Amino acid sequence: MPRSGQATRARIVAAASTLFYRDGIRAVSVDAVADKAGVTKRTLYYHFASKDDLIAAYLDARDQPNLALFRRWFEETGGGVAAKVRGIFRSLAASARHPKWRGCGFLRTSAELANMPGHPAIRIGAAHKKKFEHWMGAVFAAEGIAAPALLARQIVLLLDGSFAAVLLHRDAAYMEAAGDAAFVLITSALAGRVGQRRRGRRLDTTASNGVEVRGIR
Amino acid sequence: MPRSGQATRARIVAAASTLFYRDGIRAVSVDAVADKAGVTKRTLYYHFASKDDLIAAYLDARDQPNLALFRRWFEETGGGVAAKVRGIFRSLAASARHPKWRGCGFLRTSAELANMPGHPAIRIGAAHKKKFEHWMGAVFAAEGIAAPALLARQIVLLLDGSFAAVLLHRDAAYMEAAGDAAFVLITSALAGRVGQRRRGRRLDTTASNGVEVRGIR
DNA sequence: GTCTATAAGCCGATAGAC
DNA sequence: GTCTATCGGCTTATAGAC
Repeated sequence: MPRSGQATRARIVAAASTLFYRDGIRAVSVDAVADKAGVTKRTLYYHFASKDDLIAAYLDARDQPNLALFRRWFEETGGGVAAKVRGIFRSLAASARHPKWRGCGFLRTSAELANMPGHPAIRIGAAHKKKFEHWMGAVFAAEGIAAPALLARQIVLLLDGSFAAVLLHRDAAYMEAAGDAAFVLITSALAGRVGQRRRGRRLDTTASNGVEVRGIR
Repeated sequence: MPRSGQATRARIVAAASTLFYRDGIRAVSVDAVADKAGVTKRTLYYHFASKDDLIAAYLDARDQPNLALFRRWFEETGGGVAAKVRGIFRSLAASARHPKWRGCGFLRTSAELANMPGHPAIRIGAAHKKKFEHWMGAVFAAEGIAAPALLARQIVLLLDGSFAAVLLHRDAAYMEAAGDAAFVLITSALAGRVGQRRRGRRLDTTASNGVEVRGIR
């Protein structure tokens, strides 16, 4: 008796996520994903037009959970905005020390598919990082920082740099250093604010979508 | 009549470098490298024990030229050390706007081989980045900065972050933003120096190994 | 040191039954 | 919607001649 089509599709995406993240896109065959999901390849190709389509679905499923976790880490950290952003990096460092951690799935995919610039998965990854950047920018704007977008971009650069460096060196201390740099940059920008602190509308940064998150990839 | 073994080997590495950098490690077959080098696969396997061996040789060949180019960009930029480091990022941004630019070969390889942590190519990449980090640290130490190693690491994080972000978004403006962040961090560290400026032994940072460089990968 | 030829198996994707 | 079976091509690596 056939199961629900949506449930089968979800199992395939979950299997793909595990394998693609663990071993890399091109190192994982469609056969391996189908085996892991407990379906035949024919069924997989019923739900996905191609392997590229499956890759895109893998990253799309990580978008919201990752963003929710970043927001949670920010909220859970005490202190001012500089300390809260540093808290993101410290939480990330803790998750990067897990043996199954393999860097950022979005960045690794864009590195692996660098010869396919318009690939759907790369667009999804770019959009994901932009969402983080815009969220940071809104946070800084609410603090009255003069150039919030530039500062947000620099935080993203430190974040992506720490993903890359920790993956290369397998040393989560790079993330702590990135958090310290973020703290300095934000503090420096706050010191340069003009006039009184603006009390713009507060962003709702609480993460409560019920997704079970195991760590940023 | 057989050519010099060394020259053949060099042609194979050059072909591998072009293809691995352009398309990615796992997307390029040994056949394709042999074809591009104008040798048979059997000859390639005479010079290299395996594809993994060839991957390592590809990155090893990029180590010194890349470092030399970083040093040249630093030297060629006027102003203080903060401006000179920012000059590296600006030069990098210019090279990243070239249509054939595909990010950093070291970082892309470590992303692609994330499931093989002890791979020789990853060790070579890690050593390469460490050399850059140590060079930066020595530069900052000579300037009398209090925590030169931490600052050097933060510059590396911005550098690697800009490689990753520009590859993902195909927007070299991220490198300019990274250079601005580096400028702020270095200036901030210089302002915190204690006492008089140390006049340590000068580093010879001139690049003159005669390697023809076309840009950082 | 370089060649031709081939092993032995995996790749993404599909045909057609039910 | 899921299955069995398979296509044609590509994969890393090797055997043996010269």
